[in-house]
Amino acid sequence: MNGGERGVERATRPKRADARRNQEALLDAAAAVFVTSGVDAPVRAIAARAGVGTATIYRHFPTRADLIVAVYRHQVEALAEAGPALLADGPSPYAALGRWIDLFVDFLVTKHGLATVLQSEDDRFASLHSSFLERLVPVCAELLDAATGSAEIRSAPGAYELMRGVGNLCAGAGDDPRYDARRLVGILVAGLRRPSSG
Amino acid sequence: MNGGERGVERATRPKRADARRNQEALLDAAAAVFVTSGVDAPVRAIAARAGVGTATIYRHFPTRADLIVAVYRHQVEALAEAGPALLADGPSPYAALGRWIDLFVDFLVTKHGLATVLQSEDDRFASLHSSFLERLVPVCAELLDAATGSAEIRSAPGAYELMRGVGNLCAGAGDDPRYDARRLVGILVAGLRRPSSG
Amino acid sequence: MNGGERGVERATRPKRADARRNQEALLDAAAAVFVTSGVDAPVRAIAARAGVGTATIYRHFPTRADLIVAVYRHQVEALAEAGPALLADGPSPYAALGRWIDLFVDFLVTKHGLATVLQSEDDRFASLHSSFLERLVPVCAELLDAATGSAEIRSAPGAYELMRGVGNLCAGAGDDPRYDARRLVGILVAGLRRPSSG
Amino acid sequence: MNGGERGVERATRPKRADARRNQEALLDAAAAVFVTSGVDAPVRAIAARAGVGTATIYRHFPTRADLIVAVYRHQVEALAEAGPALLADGPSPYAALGRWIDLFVDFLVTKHGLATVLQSEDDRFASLHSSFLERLVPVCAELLDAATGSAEIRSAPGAYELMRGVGNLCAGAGDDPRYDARRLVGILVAGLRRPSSG
DNA sequence: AATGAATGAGGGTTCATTCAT
DNA sequence: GATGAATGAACCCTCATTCAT
Repeated sequence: MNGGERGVERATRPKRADARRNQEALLDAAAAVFVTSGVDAPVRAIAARAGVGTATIYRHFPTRADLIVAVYRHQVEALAEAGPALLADGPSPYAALGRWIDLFVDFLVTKHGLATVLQSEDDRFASLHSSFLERLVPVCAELLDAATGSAEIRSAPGAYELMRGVGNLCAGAGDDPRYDARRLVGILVAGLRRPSSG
Repeated sequence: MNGGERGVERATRPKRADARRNQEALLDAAAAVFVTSGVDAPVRAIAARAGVGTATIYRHFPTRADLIVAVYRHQVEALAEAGPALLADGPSPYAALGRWIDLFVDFLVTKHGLATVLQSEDDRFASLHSSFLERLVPVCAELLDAATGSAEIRSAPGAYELMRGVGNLCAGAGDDPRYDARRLVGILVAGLRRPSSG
Repeated sequence: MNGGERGVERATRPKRADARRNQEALLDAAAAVFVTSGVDAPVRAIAARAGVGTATIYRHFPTRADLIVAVYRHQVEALAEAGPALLADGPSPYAALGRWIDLFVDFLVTKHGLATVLQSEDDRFASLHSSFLERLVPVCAELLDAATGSAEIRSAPGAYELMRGVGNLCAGAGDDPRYDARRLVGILVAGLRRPSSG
Repeated sequence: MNGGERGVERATRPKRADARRNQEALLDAAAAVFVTSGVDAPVRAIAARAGVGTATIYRHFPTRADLIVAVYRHQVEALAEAGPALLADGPSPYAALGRWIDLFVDFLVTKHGLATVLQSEDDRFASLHSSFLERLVPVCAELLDAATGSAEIRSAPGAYELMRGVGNLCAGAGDDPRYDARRLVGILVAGLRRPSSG
């Protein structure tokens, strides 16, 4: 009565359809709550929004980082894939870098609190760093290398450092009208440029 | 109510010496705890470190912001006074700005978590913004204006924005060897520069 | 989200039996503690008595007033229903009023501190007034009206005032042998009577 | 140098003028605070109002009850003395009792929270009962006895009980427009009356 | 597999009371 | 004799996490 062949390998999916639906509801809810209350929102709030019990979240995502990773996986992947594409299409490596950083900023500023947690030293977020930064840092590094190779930029920071810097500039931006994260990032990117290029 | 003739002007502090000593112990303890646990450290931890009861902290510093302000007051003041001095002494306004930003970074990176709380939107820290930013933003603005006047920099961010940006770059720096806040700030400041000046 | 077909109508309580038992333990514990320590007893004391954690109380009864209301709900309801019954059965409206007031006194004197909190102006008990007084005042008013109609009583206080008065006479009665709340209430009710009736 | 003859009995008053002034300021302050915040007001509030340190209150009035007693001593005394006077002047013992109760009510309703603390079982207020009730109960008893003797009232409560009852009716009256303590006390006193007196 | 009730540690805050000056 | 700083127990409440159903 519990799926046909549970004898052989019960790893198959007798009711995975149900579980998957639940998981997606969870991701949607988490995404929504993250926007309004940040990625530190109480577990209860997310569970309530998804219409599930709190323990269900723990089953699917043992740690908060797991949840955050899952919520933003698609967007991180898209970002990672955009790097080579920009490099191939763009007028110059430096321009491609600039465009890519812009996309990164777009990602960060629309995720309330994500930038903050990305820079956290908290051990619980170790997997976040693994999933996000380890995926994106090489992409950024490739862009930086290309721009260095074309002599457009001078002594550059490491890709990790640059990304954390951009992340920090976007962190806690809130909606303070006196603070425009994009403008500062623009200045930072401008600061990479070889000064004599004018 | 304090004895008849308060002629010698010591009428107000018969025992304040004791209290003041205690207050200083409190400031030392808070400073120490802030370094290790950040400015959000539990009140109890600070009290324990200072060897006093928790209520003693509340007596001296009704709100957490009051305590933070007191802990860093001297350094903020020194920073504020350094601005005009650098402008007067330095080779150029832009150089003075760069130097002053360096001092600001020195201040931030040695205070664990201060940069983070400085950018907090939390209402409880309103007085922090008042005390710190309102004191420093005009100083920074003066430096920016001077650099603009000497045509050394191009379209600049507002002083508030620049300081928040620098603050963010320093926030959560931890001791990650892959992240050097000073270098990024240097790049940011470089990005202010008029590109053709090469 | 709770299984596919909720046809059998048991979909909402798979485990509520356990929770309900706990809730009742809580009500019993609260009632017991209220008797000994008054309705202002520390939450911890009630939790300890019930053998549960403090947060469990907050789950079931978000505010203290909610708990008090729950503890006494049954008795209040019985009291409310007794009014019309007494009026229908009794020899006269005034006699019914007297009997009903006796029941009210019975209720109050066995609940240590309840009378006190019922008269509290504290905003946190607003819902108490709603639940208790708003339920009972109309019943009392009906009895008063009937007695007025039968010319047994002279200028009467409002039902609210009378009930508060009775409540006050019962408040803080403790077990002082020199103070008999019932006797005083009897005198108060006698004072309502038309004097010429002798 | 410290008063003349401190050898013999040092109980004399070298600076009693100062102390007395202080004590009176304390009483005034306490009276004022009692009106606004009730007799449970924080010690600090009273000290602040009087412009003295908290410990000064403890010196003069070791317990809160001592302070309350002192604050209202004059009025209690006047009340006590009014009893025989009314009995001598009034048209009848029952009328005198009614008048005296009115005075008692006047006293209670103008002292925020006093009635409440008067009925408290709290051991800390034992001396309050001693000072106030032991002084007034005999006076009330005399009035009750006289009225009993003149056959104006029927089976009466004890003087203590009657006073506590009146006190309770006045307790927590607040400024609720739906509750008039005086009216209820009037009804209570009416209830004492011999019913056949028409 | 999902639920959501229970947990209990932990934080902020207040206030009566004591004690060194 | 007066001061007011220090104390620390006590309270309320929140939230991540576990566990019985």
